[in-house]
Amino acid sequence: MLEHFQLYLKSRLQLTDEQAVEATSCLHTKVFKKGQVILSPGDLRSDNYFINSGLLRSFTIDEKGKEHIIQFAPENWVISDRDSSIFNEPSQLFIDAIEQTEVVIVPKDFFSAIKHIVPQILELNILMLHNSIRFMQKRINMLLGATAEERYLDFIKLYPNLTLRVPQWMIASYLGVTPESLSRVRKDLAHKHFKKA
Amino acid sequence: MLEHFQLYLKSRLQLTDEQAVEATSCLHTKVFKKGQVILSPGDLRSDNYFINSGLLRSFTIDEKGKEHIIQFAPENWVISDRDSSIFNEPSQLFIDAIEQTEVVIVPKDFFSAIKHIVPQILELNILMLHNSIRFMQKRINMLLGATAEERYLDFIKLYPNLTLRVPQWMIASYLGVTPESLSRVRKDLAHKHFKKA
DNA sequence: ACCATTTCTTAACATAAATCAATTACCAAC
DNA sequence: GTTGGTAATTGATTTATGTTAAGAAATGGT
Repeated sequence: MLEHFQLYLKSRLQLTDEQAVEATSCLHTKVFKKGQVILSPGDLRSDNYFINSGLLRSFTIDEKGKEHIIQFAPENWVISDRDSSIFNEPSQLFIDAIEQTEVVIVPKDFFSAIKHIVPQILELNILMLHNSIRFMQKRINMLLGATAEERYLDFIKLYPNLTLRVPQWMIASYLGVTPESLSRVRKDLAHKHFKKA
Repeated sequence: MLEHFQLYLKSRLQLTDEQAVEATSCLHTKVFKKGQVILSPGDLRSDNYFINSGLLRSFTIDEKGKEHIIQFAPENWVISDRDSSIFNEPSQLFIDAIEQTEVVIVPKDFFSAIKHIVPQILELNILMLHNSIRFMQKRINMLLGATAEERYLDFIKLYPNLTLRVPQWMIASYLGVTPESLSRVRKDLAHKHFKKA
């Protein structure tokens, strides 16, 4: 079960098989079944989840009972509530499983702990975090100005395979529009394409 | 000029004065005057800016000519275009100075370079990045569901002193609403408070 | 194969916010 | 002071999106 994560590490670091095995020797995997709630607001847990297979999401529920999807996490992504997993504060998010999902449980201090086995690991971690920030800034930029249609087009371009795996109402929630609006957008787009062809 | 940055480091790490001086010995500061444009889309520069004093912002301009403010960076914050400064790709952002601002120019590989002087520096960097992500997620959550009024109230609570230093139309741009809307929101809020008192 | 549940679509209507346009307030420079 | 330019306010109007509600389509469990 850890082979996937080892492969992931080897794909971005010069790493021998032995190093990869040793570095991950203290890790465990876990399987969540579809629909399972993994974390709820108020929880305190220091785990981050690396996705071997499947699909998780993090989201909030506001006072009106509406869900807002913060992140989708498919294969090779990491998901966590940082309030809880990094800063030891009560979680603000839900995390649940959109599909049956196998994760590697990565404790908060994993990267520090293996830095003597894999010296470049902290730099890799930093690079990955910068990359996350970069993508979140693009998303913020989109949310600041784009119409529902622009948001949707951007989404399917950026995450074509998520578009197929995730129910539409969740995509709507990720984009900050209602499912009804997204449905209309799709209708319009289909119409436009029809007219063009 | 580097004392401010050294103090910043010492405030979050066990660090002797000598270490702080040695670690920052290769750094330089720079002053930007109010209104000066520091980075434009397409630029390639590997600098990150730590703010000693003053206030910078990063923003985009869309096809309609509208500005979208991605980030404000007051004292002790770091600002950069990651596309350019971390990933060597052309910048997507503008960065300019809202006030006269003194920065420490922090090259991309600064933290790695001083890790032998300050061994905990990479962990600190990681913690700071997680913190950024956490705040960006809160902002995304806000943009996904909140009304103009909720966004504004959240902003003044989170950044009371920015509220005073930044022109309203920039706050509007940061919140993803028009200046006109923000003005109306403020009018309503003033009215509500008046009725209460 | 069937039924129950969830998801998606469609339409009529309501509303928050954008747009357009004009006025006022606020400055910095001269 | 007067001027010119930027910023903020206000009002009238439009528009995109939300809301409500209903029915159709798809999905999943037994």
